[in-house]
Amino acid sequence: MKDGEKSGGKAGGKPRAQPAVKRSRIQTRNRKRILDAALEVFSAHGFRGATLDQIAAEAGLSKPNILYYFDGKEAIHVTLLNQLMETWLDPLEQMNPEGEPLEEILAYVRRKLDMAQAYPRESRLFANEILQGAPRMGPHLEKRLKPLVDEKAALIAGWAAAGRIAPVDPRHLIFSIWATTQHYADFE
Amino acid sequence: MKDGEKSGGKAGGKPRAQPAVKRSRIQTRNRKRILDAALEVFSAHGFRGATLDQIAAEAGLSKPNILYYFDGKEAIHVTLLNQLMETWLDPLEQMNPEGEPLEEILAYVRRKLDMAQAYPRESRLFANEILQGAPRMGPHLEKRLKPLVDEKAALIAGWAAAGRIAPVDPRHLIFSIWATTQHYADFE
DNA sequence: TCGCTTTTTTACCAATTGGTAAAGTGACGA
DNA sequence: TCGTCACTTTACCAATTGGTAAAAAAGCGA
Repeated sequence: MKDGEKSGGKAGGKPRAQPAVKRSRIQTRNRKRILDAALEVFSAHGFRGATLDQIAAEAGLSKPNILYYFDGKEAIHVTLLNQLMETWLDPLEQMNPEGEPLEEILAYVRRKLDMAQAYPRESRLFANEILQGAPRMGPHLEKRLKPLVDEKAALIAGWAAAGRIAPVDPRHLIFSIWATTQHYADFE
Repeated sequence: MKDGEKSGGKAGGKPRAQPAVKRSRIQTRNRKRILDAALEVFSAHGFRGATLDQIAAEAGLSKPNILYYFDGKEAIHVTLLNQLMETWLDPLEQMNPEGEPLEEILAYVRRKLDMAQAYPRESRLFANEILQGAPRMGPHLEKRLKPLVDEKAALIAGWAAAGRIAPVDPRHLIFSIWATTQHYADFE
C-alpha cells in the first residue's frame, strides 16, 4: 500500500502512479510537501473545510502546481488516507495471538494512546473522515480494516471463551479503545 | 438558556431575539423548522460542509426566507449549539453527590449512552464542533461546561479519596465516557 | 373591507473555490 | 549550443455559496 491513484497517463503527460512508479527527486520532494501540507489542513478543517489554496500556501507551491502532482483535491485526500492507513492499523495488527491476553490488550491500548499523542493530526484526519461516514475510504475500509478487526475480534473472543480474560464483546472492546484514544488526540 | 443571538433590531425590522422575545405562531414554527433542518445538515456535513441551500431545501423554505429568521449561517449554528447544550450536559448534571458512587457513575454512563443512541445527530454535531476546536462554542464552553466538569470531577475525586471507589483521575474518567458514548453515536 | 405589518419570493451580487490552458523557465544530454 | 522534456507560473473560468434589495403576497386587527 503506497499510493492511491487509480491509473495515469502513459508517458509524456503528468507524473501519476503507474505499475513502475519512477519518481524524480523533485517529484518525491514536492509530493511529500503537498501531502504534509494536506495533512495539516485537512486535519484542521475537514475535507470540505479545507481549500486547495490553503494547502498550496502551506506547501509553498502554487495551486496549479499542486494540481500538476495530484488529480485534484479528492485525490490528495484519498492518497493521504491510504498512505496513513497502515500506520493507523499497525497497533491492532501487532496484537500477538501467542502472547498473554491481558498483557496484549493493554499493550495495544498503550500503542494506540502513544500514537494518538504522537500523531494527533493523523488521528483527527481519520476521526473526521469517520464522522462523515467515511465517504472516501469505503474500499479500503472493507478490504483492510474490516478483515483485521474480524481477525482480532475472533482472537479476543477465543481468549474469553478459554476463560483467560473476562467475557466481553470483542468488537465493543476494540471500539471503545479507538474512541477513547482518538478523543485524547482530538483534544490534543 | 434558550437563544443564542447577541442583539437585534428594536421593532419594525426582523424578528430577532430581544429582552422580551415575542414570537408569532409563524415565527415559532419556521424557526423550529430551520433549526431541525440545520441539525440534520450540520450533523451530517459539519459546519463548513453544510450549505444554506441544503438547509433551506431540508426546511422547505427559500434561502432568503431563512435569512429573514437568522442573521446568517453562523447564527443558525450557534443557536443550535446553545439550544442543545443543556440537553447535552444533562446526564452529567444529574449525577447525584448523595448517591452511591459506583451506582451514580454507571447511571451516568447509561444516560450518556442512551442519549447518544437516541440523539445521534446531536452527538455528531458536538463531536464535529469539538474536532474543529469548538470555534463557535468558546464562551459557552467556558461558562457552562468547564464549571460543571470541575464540579463533578471534584465529586468523583472526593469519592476516590474516601475509598468509596477505586482511585482514578476523574477527568480522564469523564473524558473516556464521553469519547466512548459519542463514538457509538458516530457509527450509529 | 381597508390599511398596515409580517412573511415570502424574485432577482441579483461579490467572493471563493476547484480546476484548466497555455505560455514560460530551467535542467540536461547529445 | 541546441532541443527536449520536466516542472512552474500566469491568466483565466464556471460553479457554488453566503448574503442583500426590493417587490409581491399573505395575515390580521379595526
